[in-house]
Formats: sequence, C-alpha cells, structure tokens
Amino acid sequence: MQSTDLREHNLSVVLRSLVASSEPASRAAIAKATRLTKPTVSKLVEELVGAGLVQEGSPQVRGTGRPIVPLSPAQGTLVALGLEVAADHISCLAVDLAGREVSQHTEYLHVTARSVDAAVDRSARLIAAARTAAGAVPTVGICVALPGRISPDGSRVLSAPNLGWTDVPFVERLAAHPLLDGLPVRAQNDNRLAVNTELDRRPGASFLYVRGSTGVGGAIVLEGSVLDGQHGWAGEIGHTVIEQGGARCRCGRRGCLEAYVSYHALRERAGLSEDVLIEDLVDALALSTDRAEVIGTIGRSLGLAIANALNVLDLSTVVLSGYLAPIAEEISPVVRATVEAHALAVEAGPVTIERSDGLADPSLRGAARAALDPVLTSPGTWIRQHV
Amino acid sequence: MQSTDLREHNLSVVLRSLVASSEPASRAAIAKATRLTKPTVSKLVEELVGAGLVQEGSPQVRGTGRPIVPLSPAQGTLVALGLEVAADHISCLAVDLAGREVSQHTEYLHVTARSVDAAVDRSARLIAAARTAAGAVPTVGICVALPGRISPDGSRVLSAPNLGWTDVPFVERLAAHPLLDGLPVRAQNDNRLAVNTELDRRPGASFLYVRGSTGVGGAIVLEGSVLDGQHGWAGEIGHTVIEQGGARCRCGRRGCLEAYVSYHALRERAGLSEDVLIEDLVDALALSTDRAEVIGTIGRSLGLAIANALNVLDLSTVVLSGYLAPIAEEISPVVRATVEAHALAVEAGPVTIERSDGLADPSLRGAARAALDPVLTSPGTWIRQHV
DNA sequence: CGCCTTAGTAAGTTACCGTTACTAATGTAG
DNA sequence: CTACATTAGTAACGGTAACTTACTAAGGCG
Repeated sequence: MQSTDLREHNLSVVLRSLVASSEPASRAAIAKATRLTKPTVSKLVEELVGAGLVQEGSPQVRGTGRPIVPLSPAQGTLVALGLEVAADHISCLAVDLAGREVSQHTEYLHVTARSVDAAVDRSARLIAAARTAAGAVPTVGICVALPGRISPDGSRVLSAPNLGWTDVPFVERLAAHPLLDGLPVRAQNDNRLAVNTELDRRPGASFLYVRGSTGVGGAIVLEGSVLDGQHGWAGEIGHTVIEQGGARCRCGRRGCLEAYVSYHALRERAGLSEDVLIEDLVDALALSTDRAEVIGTIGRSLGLAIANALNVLDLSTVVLSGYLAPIAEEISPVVRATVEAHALAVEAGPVTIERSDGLADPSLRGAARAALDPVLTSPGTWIRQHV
Repeated sequence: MQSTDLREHNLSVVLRSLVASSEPASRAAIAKATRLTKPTVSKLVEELVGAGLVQEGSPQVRGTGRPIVPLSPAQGTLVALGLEVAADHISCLAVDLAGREVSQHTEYLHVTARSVDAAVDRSARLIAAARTAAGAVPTVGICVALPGRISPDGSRVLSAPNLGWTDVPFVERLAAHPLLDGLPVRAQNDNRLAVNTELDRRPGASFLYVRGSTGVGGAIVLEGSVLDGQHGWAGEIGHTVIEQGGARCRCGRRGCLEAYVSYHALRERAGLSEDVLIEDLVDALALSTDRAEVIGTIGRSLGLAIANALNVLDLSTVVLSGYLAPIAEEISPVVRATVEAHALAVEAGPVTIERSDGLADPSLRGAARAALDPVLTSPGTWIRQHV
C-alpha cells in the first residue's frame, strides 16, 4: 500500500461514514467515528466538498460550544443507475449520493416473448431517459438486477428461467449499445442486490438474508459487506437440499428448498392459476387447505434450510424478505422452532429472525445503490476524472 | 487509517510475502510481488533484518545481472507455541517464523479422568518446558487446540464432550498460571486450527475444509483467510441436518451429519469396541459389512452436507482431512456424484474434491501457526516490544 | 573491454497525517 | 455584562512514509 492509497482509503472512509449515517454529521463527529484527527478530517472534507461530493449545511447551535457545520452527501452532483429486468417489465432508477431517488422509468413488456435484442434496446432507452432526466450531471455507472445466475465477472447471464434466457450476453450487448457511450455496466442476481437495501439499517451487522419470490434466493452479509462467493451467487439458499430424493425442482435437482416454498412450487402444487399474485399466495393457499398447515409446511422447510446455513456460517440473525416479509410474523414461530431444534448458534444465545422493512422494488433500489459503489470506494479517482 | 499504520501494514505485507513463499526471495522480487518500490522494500526489509525477523542469505548468481541477496524468515529468533489438549494426551509444539518445528513435548494422560486443574497444570509445565528448550528466545504466545466449542473470545470452553468438559474456564486458568507469566493465550476448535496447515499449499484459495475425527468438523477459507463467524465456529459442517428427524446425534439433535459419519457414530452403530483406531475404522467396518456399502453410506451423507455448504457459500473446492483423507480416493467418487447431483457450482465448472496432504498432528501444527499471527500482523509492534 | 542486464542503495522530493496552538462561536456562572 | 468553560474548526509546522531519480554493484556476453 502506498501513501496515495492511504489518502484514497481515508477519503473513502470519510465519505462512507457520511453516507452511512442518517443524520448530517460535523467534522468533529467524523473525526471521532473514523479515529482520524480533526485537521485530517478537515482536509479530506475540504476535498470532498470542493468536488461536490459533500454538502455543508448552515451552522447549527447544539447546546454549548461552537455551532457545528452539518455535512451530508451531496444531492444531485452525480447519479448512479439501477436497472431491473423482470419477466414483465424493465425499470431504471437513478439515485444520487444522498440516496435520493432522482428519477424512475418503467416499461412494461413481456421480456420472455421478445428477443434479447429488444430487451437490450429498451434497457438502453430507459437508461438514456434517466440520464436525460438527470441533466448535465455525470453518471457513475449501471448495475443490472436480473432474476437468474450471472457469470462471475458479471458480464453474461448464464440462466434466467423466468426470462427464458440461457447463456445470454445481455450485459456485454447493453454495454456496447451506442446510447450508453461506454458507461460501465455490471450485473448481479436480483435477490443478492435486494439485500443492499437492508445494509443502511444494519450497519456492520452479520446476517443471512432470505428472499422469497418466484424462487427463493438470498445473500450473506458479513460485518456489513455482502459476500460474493466464487461465482457471485453466495447465499443462494433456495437450492439447499432439505429432503434427499425429494420433490423435483425447476433446476432439475431433487429436494431443493425452492421445490417446496417458492411461489411457483406452492402455486403449482395447490393447482392455482398463474394469475395469483405473489403477495396473495398464502391467502390463496389457505382457501383450499388449513392455513396453519400451509404456514407449517413453509416454516419447517425454510427453518431447516436456514438452520443449516446458520450452522455452517456461524450466524445467528436471519432477515426474511420478499413474499416472506408480510407473513414473517406468522411463520416466525415455526421457523424459529425448527431453527432452534437444529442450529448450533442457540447454544451461544438466541437466534433472531427479523423481517425486512419491505420497501417496494428492493432489487431495483439495491442495484442503484450498488452502482454508487465505485464513488464510495475510490472518491479520489472519481474526483480526478470528473472535476 | 494513519501514516504509522501504513508502515505497519507494509511491514506485515513484506513479512507475510516472505513467510508465504517457499523459496527465499530477493528485495526486487518482493517489490514486484507487493507492488511497493524497491527503495521502500529495502527500508522495510532493513527494519525486519535489524530486528532479526528476516535473514539474509549469501548472494546467489542467477543468469545475468547482479546476484540476488536471498531473504527468508529468520530461524530461531522467536517461537510461538501450539498446545493441543486431546482426550488422551496434551502436546506442545514450538515453531519459529521460518516454520521450523523447534521442539515438541507430549504427555499422555486421560484428561477425562482427571480434573481440569490437572490439565491446566500439565499444560503449563509443557509450555514451560518448550520455553526452556527454546532458550533465551522470546515467545510470541500460545494457541490452544481443543476438541469442542470455545466461547467467541477464545477464553472459555463451552463444551468439549470428548474431554467431559462443559463451560470450563480452561484458557483463563492457563493464562493465569504462574509458569506462563502473562503470556497471551487463545483457544480455538481443533478442526478449525487444523486448516491452517493447508493454507501454505493453497495461497489465496477459497475452499471448504472437512475433517473427520471423533466428530466431523471443518472450516471455511475465503481467499486465503479462515472465516471466524460470530462465535468462532464457522465451518462446523458436522451438524448440518441431512435427514429431518433422523438419527440422534451426540449433540442432542437429530439428523446431523455427525450422527452418520463420525468415528463415534460409525463405530457404535457397527457395535465395534472403542479400541478401534480412527484410521482403521473403515477397514474394521468392512469386516462385517460390504465395504462398498460402508463407503457409499459415508460418501452419500458427506456429499449431501458438502453440497449444501458449497451452495450457500458458493465454493467449488473441498479438502478432506482427518480420517477422511486416507480414504479420500475411495469415497471421492460417491461424494463427487452426490455433490454434483445437488451443487449449483457444477453449472459453472467442475467441483474439486481434494485430500489433505495429511501431516501428523495438523491441529497442533495449525495452532502453533496461529500463535505466530500477532508477529505477522503487526511486526512493528513486536519489534518495538522485543528489540 | 565495452555493453547489457538485474539488484540494490543514496539522496532528495512529495505528500499525508499528526501535534500544537490557535480562532470562532456559543452558553453559563457570578 | 464580563470572564470562563466548552465545543468546532483551522493554520502552521513537523515527522515520517513512500516515491522518483540517479546512481553503484556485480555479473554475463560478444
């Protein structure tokens, strides 16, 4: 590590601490939080303010002493774009450093029924629209949320059953689109990106994130950062085997969790039509079967997979999201009982099962947030390139 | 991060690069490997040599150009101690920075049959003997390998069934023993320490380490570093549930992997006596049952647990150790078949199942290696305290 | 013998951060 | 209302780490 890296590192630390805290902070507060000295923080902040990445508010009197100058991430000096490609729509969300959602554009189309080219083209147009809406403000980059498995480098879609895609170079094609003029594009699994929306509320926490949607996905968060894994799909709890030689899963294997508790699996087994919305699934199931039994089945399957994941990772917190969030209170007792029967962590303390706060479009928001990352990691590089 | 931390960091980087490489390296080679400049490396090396942490060899002519001055971690300027407490013996191993094993002392006693005080006392005497053998050389610290679960801070033994210990403050007592005069002591699970012996051969690798002994334990290695988890027992694959409501495990739960493939479980189920050695277990089992069936049972259970771990962690390499290593070739086909039937990773490439090189006493060696860590992490601090 | 190549060092420069001591701006006790 | 306490922030200086440049050391090769 060289001295210039040190400054980059410290700039990043200061900027991240500002982005992470919900309240504006003074230079002195940052100094205390980062363990840097006041003069150092002053200098770093000066650079960030000069580049427009940080804003000074008007001085605030707070008890005794000199009033503080509140600092916060700047609004509107840059945008980062999140793009979500789902079976029936494509959305693009622009956010700025302050986390403000600057603009959102959505186009409804049956991606499955159309060519990949069409999806690339629509995506590029949404992106162009978002950039136009942002005005002269520079764009950091684009992160794409896709319901499937992405190649480790984030350039190809290996398989996305809901989109009917297998080994599709969507990202390369999008990145090469003339409307994007070379903007960096990266893709990740939608469930893994959704976890980013949980990080603000749980700074530095370690937990397992489980998201139920058409499939069951998730992510692993260790001390505030999302684990990638070798292929970028760490946390894919949906294909934990909960019953050897059990039910056939869409992935072709047998006994996967997803073969029991995903929207698809539950709906098909109950013989319900495809028109049932994910959020209404449990209610619909409860019409034909005893509700407690539905909940029990979901809870036990989920609990077992979660217990196994907690054991091997040595975690003791779980966050339920997606269609699991609204029924979290209902299934928690069953999940907790199953987890406590199998998890080692109970020997050291209670296992916490929380529900996600469930903002709309977590994948899209998470993707936009992920697209901000280059600026947060290397503010100096960004400043040199754009000021 | 401050400038003084920068130097500490770089000292650590240089020292680690020397310890990691099997061959002696020149200053220029270190500069290339660490991306520091030659003068910087020279200065850092100068400090390390001055403190006796690094040794210069005699210049070596290698093709054209000025001969290189080979550098290697110093032999014998310090020792770190690994202590292993097992059911029937306590061992203490002293190693130096060069990885040389300076001395080893073992005492055979039935820890189970004796008091904790006796174990503490014997341990302290072994440690004292090791320090005496090392002469005037300073001791970095002690890392204790224990067959059980340790509290997150490494101070108490929560449970060690093989030793008959439950919630025993072994570490505190040992650290307070007068013979140790304040030497830092840390404890970890033996299986997790054993993985340290694999790190040299696989620098920067990510893999799942599975070790079969009286129980089944393991560790998770991500990019060359061992994952701790919240309580220090990440990688405990032995309590993955492979059959809901299955066989009763020693831990009180049902269906754990350990209830099927541990030495205890296999031996008891076959009605064999306790005299059977771990390494002879498979041979002994094959006397009463078809060998292929024994192998098949072990392989399938293991494969399922491994597949689940690989899925959630997104890894594609497994290293088998302990009593699994000698039979690795034999069980690999079954394990591989089971893993490939259930693991997502196969979609991105082959899953590798390797066997540990199986040096003797990996827990003891791993513990000694772990005890070296403070010097490798903060060479500057060590130098200031000891030169 | 001159030239090329590579290792390592010396001297000087740049740059980052810390220390010290200050100013700024407010509240509070007497 | 003044002196003082308190907290925020800045200015100037100094130490130190690492980089740049330019050199020497030491060998091989034609």
